[in-house]
Formats: sequence, C-alpha cells, structure tokens
Amino acid sequence: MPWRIGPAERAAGARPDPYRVWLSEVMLQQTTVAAVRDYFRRFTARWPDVAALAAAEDAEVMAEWAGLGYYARARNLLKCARVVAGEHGGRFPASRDGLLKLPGIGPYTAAAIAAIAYDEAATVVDGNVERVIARLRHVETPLPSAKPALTDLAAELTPQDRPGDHAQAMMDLGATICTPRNPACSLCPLEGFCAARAAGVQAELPRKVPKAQKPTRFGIAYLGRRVDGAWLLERRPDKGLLGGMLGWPGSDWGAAPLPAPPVAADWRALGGEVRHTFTHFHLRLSVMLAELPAGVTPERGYFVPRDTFRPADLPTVMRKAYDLAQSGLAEN
DNA sequence: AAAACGTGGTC
DNA sequence: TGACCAAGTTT
Repeated sequence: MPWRIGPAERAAGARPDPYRVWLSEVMLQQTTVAAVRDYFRRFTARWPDVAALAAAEDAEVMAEWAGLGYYARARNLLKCARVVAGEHGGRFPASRDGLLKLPGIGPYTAAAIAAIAYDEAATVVDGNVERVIARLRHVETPLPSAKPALTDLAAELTPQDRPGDHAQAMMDLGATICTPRNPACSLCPLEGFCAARAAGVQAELPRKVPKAQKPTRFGIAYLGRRVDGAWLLERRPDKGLLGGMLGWPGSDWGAAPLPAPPVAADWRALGGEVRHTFTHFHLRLSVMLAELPAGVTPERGYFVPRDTFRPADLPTVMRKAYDLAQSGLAEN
C-alpha cells in the first residue's frame, strides 16, 4: 500500500511521514483499502505536504474527494491541515492526546498516527481489532456496548516495542485472516490462543445489536443544460448530507412536496429513476431535464461551463443522475 | 448518547 | 435484490 514504508527503509531508521499516515488513516475511516488507494495517490501527488493542502481551494479538495463518501472527512481534513499549518508550524502534534484535539481525528485515528508515525504505545482499536479481540478473548457482549471492554483487552496486548507494527499487524490480521465471515483459522498464528476458536463460536463473534431497517425517501433532481453546454449546479451547504459538495438543484428528500424548478423551462421527466442507498435511508430520485436559453438567470445555483464540468467531481448519487440524463439525451 | 453521515463489494 | 460490511467522527 502506497502509504506504508518498506522494511528496508525502516531498518535504515526512516519513520513514516505523519502527513501521509494522517491522510491515509482519515481516508480509511469506514472505507476499504481498495477504495482508498487511488484517492491517496492523487491527493499526495497534488498536495505533497500539509502546507500544500492547507493552501488548497475548498472546492478543489471537495472535488478530489468526490466519490469517496463521508464528505465531513474532507471538510475536516482541510480544517485540520490549516490548523496544523497555521498554529503548529506545519508539524502534527507528536502525541495521541495532542492529535485528538484536531478536527476529524478521533480516538482511533489519534492512536494510529501516534503509534505508526511517532512510536507511541497507543492502543489502536478499529473494527478489525474489535473483532480479533472479541474472538481471541471470547467476548459475548454485543457491540457497541462491548467497545470499552474490548478496548481494555486490546490495551493489555499493546507492546512498548514497535506499537505501530503491532497495531498494523492486528488490523491486517482482521482484514485478511480473522475476517467477519469464514475466518481462516487454520492460517492464523493465534489459533492456539483463541478462546472463541476453542469454543467453536469464532464465526459468530463479535455479536452485534441488529440495525434498524432503512426507510425509503423520494426526491427530484433538475438537470438544466444551457444551449452552450453549461450545466446548472449548486454548492450544497457545509452541514448535513453531502455537505460542501456540488449537486443538482432539486427537492428535499423525504415526504417531498413538489418543489418549484430552479428556472422556468420545458422540463421533461426522464424515464427511470436513480436508486441510491445512503447510511440511513434508501433514495429514489426522479430526474428532470431541460435545455435552457442563453441569457437565463436561475433562482438557484450557477452555470458550470462545459469545459470545466467533470462528472467525477460530483458525489456518486449526483453522478448517477447525470449518467441517467446522458442516456436520456442519447435516445434523442 | 443516539443519530447522522457515503459508497462499493460481497454473499 | 438486499442486508451486511469496511482502518470512525461529530453533534
């Protein structure tokens, strides 16, 4: 993985770059390695250090983050970079407790950066570690109630020597061997020590309280294309769902009353709809399309010229609406 | 302290 | 198709 340094570099006394550790750990929050890899490469190529990132335009960073999800992470990433650049002389705090004060850095990320970049014997507990510990120590208490006990048990295993390697080994074990389903116990170096394995219940742990069913919400998106090819978009407010991202003007999502279009035009409904599932609800989005005249002034949003507009700058649900419109246009 | 907050892969 | 899951944080 591009954010790790090799054993040879380590042996030569090199330490991982705290900026790269921080960036990778924030990207990896609730997100898989496969999804993160290319984003990490693009971010570090474009903004090689925290000073460069702190100086970036908000819209550029949000566009580069588009598609990765949990957009509060990108907003906090910028806040954090600017605090580090402006108030800490461009250097990250070198302790777990110092890191914990920064925006977007919680208990997991603070401990991970402290252990990996600064060799602090901090206990790193993510979803992988919770699972490994719940099995190793046969903890039957369901999550999330079990979290404090699992953290205590994990702390008992945290070594003073090479805590960063220990943390990454625990997480890698959870990601590759001690997986949620069908754990590969026969390949596990801890098999002989695993209490859940001895009891034959390893695949059932950790137990979890069932999650509530997701409701379905409905909405409408208006995709306005000016005759010169510019698209009518708007910047979403910084708080809330898809905060700070570009999107199509549209209705609220819920028990949606039909809203007024952003500009008077000959809107036509596209066949089909966009289906998208967020963390806590399903969305079914109807898409309206219109061609707008040259001099029109919209009540919402602003026109993004054709040569500037990139669908990849949109959050996924908005890109799906664009894709549907493209297929609708292609039929004409 | 419960709820909000994205997305893509998997079974 | 759909529920579950992934290197959590914020309010």
